[in-house]
Amino acid sequence: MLEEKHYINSIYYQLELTAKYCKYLGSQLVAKIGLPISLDEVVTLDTLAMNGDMCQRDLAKIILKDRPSTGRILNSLEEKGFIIRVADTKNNRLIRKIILTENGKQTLSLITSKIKEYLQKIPQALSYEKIDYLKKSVSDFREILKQEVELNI
Amino acid sequence: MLEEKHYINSIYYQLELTAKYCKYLGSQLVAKIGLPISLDEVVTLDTLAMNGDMCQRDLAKIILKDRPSTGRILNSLEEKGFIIRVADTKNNRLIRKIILTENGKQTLSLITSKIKEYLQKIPQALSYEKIDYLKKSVSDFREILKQEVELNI
DNA sequence: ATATTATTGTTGCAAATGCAACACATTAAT
DNA sequence: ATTAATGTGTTGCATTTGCAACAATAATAT
Repeated sequence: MLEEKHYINSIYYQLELTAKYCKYLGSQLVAKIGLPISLDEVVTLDTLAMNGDMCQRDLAKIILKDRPSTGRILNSLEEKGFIIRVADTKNNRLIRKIILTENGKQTLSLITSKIKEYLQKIPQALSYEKIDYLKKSVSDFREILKQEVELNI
Repeated sequence: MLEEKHYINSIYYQLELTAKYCKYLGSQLVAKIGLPISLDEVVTLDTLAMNGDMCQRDLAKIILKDRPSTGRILNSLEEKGFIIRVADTKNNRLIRKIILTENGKQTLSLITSKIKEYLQKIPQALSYEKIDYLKKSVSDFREILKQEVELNI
């Protein structure tokens, strides 16, 4: 366990480093294929599409942004007509429920295929099975971390 | 491959999400054990300890910060006496070579054991072998990404 | 020779981010 | 009944971050 003498060799830092490359790849992707919205906004639409309508704070907890940032992203998406926000209640609390519009769904679908096309050009030095296993391991690992960190969102 | 219809299910986004939790854990760690320097500064010292003395730009490429940010971190570390910067040349270019001081080495060693102690308290729901394999997969994956993204550092 | 390009590091500004404080409503406690 | 605590969302500010431009020097090209 020699490597444990260095924090930078820990799984935590290794994940952070790798995620930075993912972020760079994302910026490069947006720049090259010219999306009409930011990648954060894509993620937001995608999260709504997968999980259904929800309030802002629940969304914030899923995409791991603070409430102000989440609000700003939603403002931008609403201006563009990709979502609407309607007053609703949840446990007797007044919330602003976010709803994907048809336009939003169609745009997301279009963007998703563009992204997919771009990403498929990246050489897969890891096999599909290995990537799949990696995805699952990362996901399992994240579940453990979830229990350790307090979010304050 | 149903999940490939969503960008948020891609390995890229999954890694980003997980890394965010790692970052939260890092902030929590710093807050609780009270380090004398930021985690970015710890990473910088650790990188120097592992790779030996180097110039600022090479360091920036390793820790994945832009040049101004790297410079600022080094200013802070130099003020505290953990590094010194000496004029040197590399390929006939004038560079500022960063050198870890004895004080820096000792402090890093102290911090590292504190961090290790803190991290060991986290329940290892994944076995040591699985973490090790995960670390290797993540590292392999990062190497592929390195070839795809242009860094501009 | 002169101009162009490349490398290293700094400065300064604009954009993004995080966070505390507020507003408002509801539930729980004393 | 009053107070305190919790949940939701917004505003405003301070910090961080990223990025372009600059300075200085050296290699390369024309």
